[in-house]
Amino acid sequence: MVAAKSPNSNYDQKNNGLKKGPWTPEEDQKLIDYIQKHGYGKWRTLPKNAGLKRCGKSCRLRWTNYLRPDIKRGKFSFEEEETIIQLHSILGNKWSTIAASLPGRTDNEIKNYWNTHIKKRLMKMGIDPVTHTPCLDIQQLSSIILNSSQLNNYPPNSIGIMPNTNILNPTLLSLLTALLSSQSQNPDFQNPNFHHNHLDDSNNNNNNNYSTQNFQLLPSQEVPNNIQENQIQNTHFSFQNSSLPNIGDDQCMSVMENLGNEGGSMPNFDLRSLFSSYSTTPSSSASPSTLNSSASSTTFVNGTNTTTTSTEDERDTYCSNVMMYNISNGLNVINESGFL
DNA sequence: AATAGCTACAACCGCATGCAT
DNA sequence: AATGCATGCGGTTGTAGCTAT
Repeated sequence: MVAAKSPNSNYDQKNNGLKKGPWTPEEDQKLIDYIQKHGYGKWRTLPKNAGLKRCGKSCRLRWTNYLRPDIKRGKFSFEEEETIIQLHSILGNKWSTIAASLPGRTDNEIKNYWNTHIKKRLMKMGIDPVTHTPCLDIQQLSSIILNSSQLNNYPPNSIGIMPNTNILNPTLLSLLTALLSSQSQNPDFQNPNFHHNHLDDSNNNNNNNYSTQNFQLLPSQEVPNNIQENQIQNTHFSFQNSSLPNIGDDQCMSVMENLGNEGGSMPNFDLRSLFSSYSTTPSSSASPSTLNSSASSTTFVNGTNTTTTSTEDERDTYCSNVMMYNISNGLNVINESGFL
């Protein structure tokens, strides 16, 4: 609560000496007493009748946002926060509409909580709070790929197939770039239930069957060895999602130039490193810190859900869910021999 | 201990909307 | 249809309290 200033300060001289600024306990009590006796409404005449030197607007705001008896105080629960995030992804800054789904919470309170907590958390996790999609830019993508290349000691300018290794397919590069540019265009992403749906799907997955399932980015600790052995080395990537836009050569070139490859030659690339770089690389490394919140680790696993242990962890699964969606819907990983 | 910087949130402001006249 | 008033809404600001140095 904001402490009141001295009683006689902060009067609005151009508005009949009406007071502005923080409310005193005495003013609060006058307003409460009046409304308990006469009800609220007719805000213009209310302050005069209640003996308050305030404008009606100020009285209404004080009542609806603070003094109303049904106001719910205290920290937002995880469920409330998730509701806010989901509704915001559909409604945008329609705070009053969002507030209608959260009994006891005011639009002002939700708006403040969004701006001071949720928005910052999403940004920290690399999620655009406006579009609710990951906001990797081309430089960050380049950093991931370069980091992967360095981790595997690949020659930075090498091109083509590296036998018995996991090599960046130009299609993959295109796909990753296309993913970034298509995130805001996918209508499914706007579905308020999709996060839960995907969690449910994950729970139903058979973890041992890598052949047909989509791969997902989930919070985890390690990359299972069997993924390396069974899946990644003999993996064919293809566009399975027709909603992905085609991207031009200049965009691929842009990525490769960021890798320091003059003329855009393709570096060798380990897919497993790409994903594990999200999870295991310290924030001081070349991997994008924007995706690595301190409480969230994300790695390349197949179809497993995650168990969270703390509130922060629980909240960070939102980011994970976003990544899960984009990867699983954009990358359809099919077990085939012959990658390139 | 002092203080600069940061965070959280109550309150304000201007505009939009709905309704009565 | 035009006007004015009451109320609602969303963006922004001001400031108390907290934290780091």
